[in-house]
Amino acid sequence: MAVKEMYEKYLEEISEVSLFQGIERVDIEAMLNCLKPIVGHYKRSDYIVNGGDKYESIGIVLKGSATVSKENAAGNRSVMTLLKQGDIFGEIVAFSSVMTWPATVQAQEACEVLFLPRGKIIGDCERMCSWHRIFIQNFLRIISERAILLNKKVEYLTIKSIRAKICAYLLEQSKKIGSKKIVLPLNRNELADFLNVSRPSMSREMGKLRDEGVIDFHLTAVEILDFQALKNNMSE
Amino acid sequence: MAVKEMYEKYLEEISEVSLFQGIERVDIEAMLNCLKPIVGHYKRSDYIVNGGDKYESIGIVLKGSATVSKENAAGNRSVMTLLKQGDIFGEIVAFSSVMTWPATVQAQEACEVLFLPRGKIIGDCERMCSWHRIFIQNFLRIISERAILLNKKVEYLTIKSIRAKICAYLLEQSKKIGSKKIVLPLNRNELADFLNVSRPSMSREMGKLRDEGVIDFHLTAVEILDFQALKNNMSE
DNA sequence: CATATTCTGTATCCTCAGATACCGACTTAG
DNA sequence: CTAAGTCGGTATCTGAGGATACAGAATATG
Repeated sequence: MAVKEMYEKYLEEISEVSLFQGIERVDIEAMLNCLKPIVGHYKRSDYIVNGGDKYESIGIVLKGSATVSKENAAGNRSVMTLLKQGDIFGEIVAFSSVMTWPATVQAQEACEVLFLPRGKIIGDCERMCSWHRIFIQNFLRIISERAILLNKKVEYLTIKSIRAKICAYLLEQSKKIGSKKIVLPLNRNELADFLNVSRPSMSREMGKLRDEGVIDFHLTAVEILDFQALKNNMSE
Repeated sequence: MAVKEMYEKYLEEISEVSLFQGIERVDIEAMLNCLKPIVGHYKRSDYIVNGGDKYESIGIVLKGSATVSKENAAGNRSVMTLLKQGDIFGEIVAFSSVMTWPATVQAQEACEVLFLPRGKIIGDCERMCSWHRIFIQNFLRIISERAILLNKKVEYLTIKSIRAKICAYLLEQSKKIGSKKIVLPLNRNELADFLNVSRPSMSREMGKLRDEGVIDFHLTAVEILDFQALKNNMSE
């Protein structure tokens, strides 16, 4: 069966994708037969989708990596995300009324991409196959978690001063792992980027916090010495 | 039938809620019997849910209005949204792995709130009732659109200079309605708030743009005179 | 119509944070 | 082992934008 073999080739990769989490291998095969996805092959720097093109399917990177970039009204293109194997793209637009791709996806290295047609996902098949419920549940989870992440990002971006951003970030990290001692998951550049400030300015402020005895740190290892001061600083 | 009558009272309000868009009145009744929601009554300034409490249900405001507020680690409470009749809350958390309410909801005036249990929404009933598909589709749409909105917000917040923010905003508005002449949907305070800058600073920058002949404006009426200049300014 | 209140533009002052440059500590490659 | 590259801390300089204040326009209220 040609179609089956077409997917069989990628079954290993597909079963790793978060969208298919909790679905049996046999069911995945059944799903693929039902969803009738298309597999696209791309060479390095090929365009996978173009911003503004008609949106029809959700994409899943089976092999390789790709960049998501967006062009603003002035024509400047900036990279927003790097997609790796197993990553999904276009999942937020799928269920909205948006009809075109909001961004461009370009192969960074040779890529294989699975496209699931937007319409087939909710399922027009009469019977609700058992896997279909899990599939939709996965979808809801993925989109929700994206929204939660964006919400968190908005919170950080809304904070005015660098000092307050750092304090908020450190408190949250510390709370998450439940310890005074934190190992930052980002290096200085990435952290500065995440908080949307310049690296030297951030370092300067961290230095001040250290001088004041609020925190201590060496590279990515940070220790909170004075929680109260940290809390006071994040408000204003 | 007591249960039916309990919902019947609110059927008018419920059928207006976006979550039930496209579902027949009779089907809504069937749904409610299946979902077994709870209706809560609250007096002004009652707490409807408390941040940190166990999350169990999605809330829908049937009557009245309520505020959504969040407390940061320093203990400062700030209002994030105002919920009005027909608005939904807690819909993003419902399908994530988050187990507690991320924010507090408090009645601003006497409120009636419908709670739909988180677990019942995907539906464990064997047959996929016809309305259930639409219901889930509505859910996906609502959450997706929230994510898109947040994404847009992040884009604006990430822009560094006030000038670039204003230019980006004006270009987008103009593009949306397809005209040089825009009537802003926000007053200065709200716009400054949305762009996360101070009002006088924003006014100052708008004044400069006017002096340069890029735009002209009077209160909320803005006209774009030089698109090219606007585009050049939003990049840097 | 008169008064009160909210909204907007503008000026002044001053601080926070960006840009840039440089150095020392590590890492990797040859 | 040397050279080149990356990463983090720090200093200096400068300017963008925040805070504050006030006055005139617009709107609401009696």
